[in-house]
Amino acid sequence: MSLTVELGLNKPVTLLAHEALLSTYYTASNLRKKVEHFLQPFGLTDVQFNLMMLLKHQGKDEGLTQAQLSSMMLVNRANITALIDRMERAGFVERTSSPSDRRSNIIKLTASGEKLLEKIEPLYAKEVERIMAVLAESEQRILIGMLEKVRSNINSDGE
Amino acid sequence: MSLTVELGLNKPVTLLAHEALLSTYYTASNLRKKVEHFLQPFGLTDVQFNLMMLLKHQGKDEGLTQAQLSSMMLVNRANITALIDRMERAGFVERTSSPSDRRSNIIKLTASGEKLLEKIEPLYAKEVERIMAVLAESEQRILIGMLEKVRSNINSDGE
DNA sequence: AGTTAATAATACACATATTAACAAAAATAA
DNA sequence: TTATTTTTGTTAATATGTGTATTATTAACT
Repeated sequence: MSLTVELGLNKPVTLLAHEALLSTYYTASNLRKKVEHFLQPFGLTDVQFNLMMLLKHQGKDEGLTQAQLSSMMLVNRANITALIDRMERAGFVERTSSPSDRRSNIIKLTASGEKLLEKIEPLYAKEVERIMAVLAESEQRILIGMLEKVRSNINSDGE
Repeated sequence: MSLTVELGLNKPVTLLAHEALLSTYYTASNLRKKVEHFLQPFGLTDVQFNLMMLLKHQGKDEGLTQAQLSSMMLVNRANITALIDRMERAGFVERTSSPSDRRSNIIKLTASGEKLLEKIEPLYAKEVERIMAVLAESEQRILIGMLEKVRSNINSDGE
């Protein structure tokens, strides 16, 4: 179903490039809502789940600093503070001061956070694979490549 | 540049479908930030600009109700209230009661909002075309089609 | 007609995003 | 070493997103 129909527009989007941009926006938005809905029964938001995945797969046993998390999630450092606050309160992660750099906090999954993640991850993977299965693997690679090209061009000059 | 490098990950994303999902997320996020940056000098956020575009191209002279705007922007109706509040305060749009349905508000661009939009639109179109020009028109159509397939599959059963 | 359903906007509580300003600590330069 | 700059995390102000509850109005059903 076209964007025009999905959004109930009276007239189609005229500029092709703009339609491509809006398609990316709305697809990301739909994906996010679907993931939110999937995670709701577990008491997690998609941002929190994403952060926990990073801690597990990118942080290993050493954990990650808030600055590292900020970079990996493409959000401002200021955001991470309140996010970790909430997740610490919920018992999913813990803050420790870094011994090597007294400015930094080391964030790690708690045992309970790790356990929860282990329960969710296979279900999440299955759901993501189901959604993306409308595209063949070769198509998924093409999609990834095209989006990569778009990102590379965003800050190439216009800045 | 791959997602792994862009985000500073220690290990690549293993699941192809997940990489496709994350690519969509991060591309949308980058696009949004770029658009925000472009609109900043004009005192508009991307959401506000999007809403004004809808009023101009979809609303014609009759305007649009908040419910229509909500549907076209894929956001909750609750959101539109505060958004219109801010935009009304800034003088970009105006609220009128609908004569045919006393529950509804009709939202229209003000003269000054229309004037501002006319100044921004051609510059915006140029910028969007520049960004998307890394992809040939045929590729943009393929991208749009693939994203459409993904969206169509999001709520096909899993719900 | 009168009860019930659905719809439109709003208000509230909350999660997440931005920028800007700040303090503390570390890295770099002179 | 001392001075400057950069980095890290926090806070505050603001914009945007969610879901839920409430009120007003309209539509639908019996």
